[in-house]
Amino acid sequence: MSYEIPKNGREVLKLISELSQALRCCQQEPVFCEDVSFSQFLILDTVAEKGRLRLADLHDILSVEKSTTTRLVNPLVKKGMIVREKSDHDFRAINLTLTKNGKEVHRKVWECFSAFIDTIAMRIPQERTEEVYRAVRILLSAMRDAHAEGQCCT
Amino acid sequence: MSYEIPKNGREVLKLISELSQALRCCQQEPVFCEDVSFSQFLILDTVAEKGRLRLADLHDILSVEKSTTTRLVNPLVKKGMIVREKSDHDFRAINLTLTKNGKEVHRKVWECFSAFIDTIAMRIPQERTEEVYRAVRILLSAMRDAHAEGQCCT
DNA sequence: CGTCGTTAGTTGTATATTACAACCATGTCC
DNA sequence: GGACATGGTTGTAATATACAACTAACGACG
Repeated sequence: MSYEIPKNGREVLKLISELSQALRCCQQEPVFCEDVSFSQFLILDTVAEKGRLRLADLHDILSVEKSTTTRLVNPLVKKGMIVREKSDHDFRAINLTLTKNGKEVHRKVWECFSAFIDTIAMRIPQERTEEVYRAVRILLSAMRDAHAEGQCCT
Repeated sequence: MSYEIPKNGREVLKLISELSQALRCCQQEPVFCEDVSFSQFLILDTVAEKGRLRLADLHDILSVEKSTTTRLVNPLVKKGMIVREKSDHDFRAINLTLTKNGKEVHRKVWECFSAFIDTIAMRIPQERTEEVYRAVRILLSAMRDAHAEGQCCT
């Protein structure tokens, strides 16, 4: 090649590319566990954590367009894991809560997901776990900032 | 919640979820720069790096199904950035090389991508850069191994 | 109390990514 | 030569996702 590719650059490129490959397994496995996809599990878990969640907040949490949120939540409602109820204060807004069934599924998926996490954790030297998480988080926020500055994806 | 969610678990879940959000910007921006998508750039770069690349090798590099490889390469051929030539040794196999135009685009996209990387790099404390990359790589291979063991995406 | 602009959510439409299966051509091994 | 494997392509289908257009409800201001 006659032109200069920053050595560091290709390293980052590879990193990003490998990351997106590694994550593909979670992101787009149609069924992650217990008949829910990974995104759906994410929603389930967020609602479980907060107890009650406005759909509008989910846009930000998942950082997707609002129409996408609707469509991600729909199947969970259909399967009876989540109920949507109109907010008392704002009749446009919708609150999400877990049904009994939803809680049950949430618990089961966690069991299954824990196995995955444990396997990951097992492969990271015990004493470096914290360090690894911290480092990833640094990269993450660097990428987010860069993105916010419009440097990627013009 | 009445059941136990491993504290560490939710941390990893959040990490994975944030990672896939952060990467979405690259992965699925239809046009990354110079009218090529991120995946296409990846292909361009791989071919540029090796000089000549068998399509079959690309399956592994991108870790996608072979039909997907075909379809990812197609637009690059149509746009005259890549040529496919039958291998001399094996008439089934196809080799990819960059055209002059392809090299030119590759260079330009690198310029544009470098800006992104630089912005990222700028946000990581200089002295920790190496450490961060190493840590991400550790997580990465842990995830890959876990996946290979079939712990995720049963 | 209307009107206008804003916000929450849904639906229509379109695109990209991707896998799987079926298929063809070629290679390899016995 | 025939059986099986490998490299590629195409058909089909599912998912993820965005944008635009729309409805309903809210809020503020005259």
